[in-house]
Amino acid sequence: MGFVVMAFFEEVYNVVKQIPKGKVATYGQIAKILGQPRKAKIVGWALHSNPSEGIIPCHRVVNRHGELSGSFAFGGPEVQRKLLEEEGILFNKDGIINLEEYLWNPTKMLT
DNA sequence: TAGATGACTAATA
DNA sequence: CTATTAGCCATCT
Repeated sequence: MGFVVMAFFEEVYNVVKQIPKGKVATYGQIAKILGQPRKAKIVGWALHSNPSEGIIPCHRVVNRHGELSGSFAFGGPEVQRKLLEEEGILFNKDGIINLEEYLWNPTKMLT
């Protein structure tokens, strides 16, 4: 594990923690914010490897379809869905989030 | 060291 | 709409 990678992971956590309630973000979006849109997959791994137990709202991170990735590693899909619904995010009959409504518009914040 | 894997995305059929 | 291919890159075996 390189320190650089750890830094990237921390950046991911930092961004994810800033996702406002009632909004969601995508892996590619987070990667893009970090200036490395090619690492969308690595973003997923950051959450998979180090969920920081409750500190990071990983349930607000979904794939580009606005859908839960299907294999996430905390609680279970029902838990994630419930958490999102509790934040005001609703799913369609396919279990997909309407990104037009709930996608987080990242307000350029301090670095 | 090399090959397979994956909480991704995009393009193509 | 789904299925397949490919690019991507850190991690695992």
